[in-house]
Amino acid sequence: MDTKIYAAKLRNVKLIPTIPRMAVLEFLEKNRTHPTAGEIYSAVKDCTPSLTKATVYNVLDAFKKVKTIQELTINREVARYDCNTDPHLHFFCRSCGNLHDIDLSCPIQPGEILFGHRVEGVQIYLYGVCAQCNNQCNNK
Amino acid sequence: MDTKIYAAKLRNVKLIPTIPRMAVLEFLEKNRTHPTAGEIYSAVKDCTPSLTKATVYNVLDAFKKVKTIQELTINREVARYDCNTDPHLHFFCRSCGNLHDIDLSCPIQPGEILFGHRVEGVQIYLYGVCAQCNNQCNNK
DNA sequence: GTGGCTGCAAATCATTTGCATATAC
DNA sequence: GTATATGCAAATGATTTGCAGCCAC
Repeated sequence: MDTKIYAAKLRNVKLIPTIPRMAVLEFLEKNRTHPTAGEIYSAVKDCTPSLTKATVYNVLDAFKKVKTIQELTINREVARYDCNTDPHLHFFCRSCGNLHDIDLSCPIQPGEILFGHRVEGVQIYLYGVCAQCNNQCNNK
Repeated sequence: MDTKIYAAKLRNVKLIPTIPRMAVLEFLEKNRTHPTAGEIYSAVKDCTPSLTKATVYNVLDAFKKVKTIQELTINREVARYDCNTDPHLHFFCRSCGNLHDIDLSCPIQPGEILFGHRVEGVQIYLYGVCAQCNNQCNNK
């Protein structure tokens, strides 16, 4: 783990660099698959055996607050985390279960006023069968 | 409760009309506030004392399958239910906690193919402070 | 009559909480 | 040295499950 880089990134957002924070940040930056808290925990625990899930949730909460990550609640079973905080769309494939990025910006942006409502955040979730699964078989 | 109307609506979607199904459907059609399963349970239990939450979930699952309702997972704590299944936007106010309809149709529609992905459903969630709360005080 | 639905109690599981210990500054 | 973060165990709470009895057809 390149401690210096991640320590500096954390200091930039006014977070004290700790081992769990650096490890989770590194994992998220290198794994753009929108992992769940459980997946993050399992992966990071290998290099940080004392890690607990509660700490993973603490770290993710801290990252959310400083907008280093965004939380995706595309299905209600489990939250997923994305270190790309530019507004973009997400596609959930019901066949393979993967969550894909869609490189379209959101037609509504934070800061807009819509019917008097002040928009601070936008999530656009698409559901269906992804390109790969469409090709592999004719999933209905 | 106008049993005949709701029984007919349920038969139209090939569901056996039962007391809990008719009661939940009536409640959802008359309360367009996107209630949670718990809110539906509390309200409907008054007229149907033997009702349980498990039955509410069963009924909601049946309605989802025949697309009589849509499930909204705008925050991960609890699902909300909407008997308006036309694609439209939802705005969650962090000040009052209400979930408002936004009368804009979705820019992406079910049936479209987007980067090869076959879109079957779309949810657009907006977060912020709603018009009412903006007026009442300068919530930051 | 029979299959599907309801009602009950217990289980599940992601997430949260309280608190003692450890760590960053 | 002090404030903050971690680690542990237990709690929370929405949702699910298994199953016996009931109802719609």
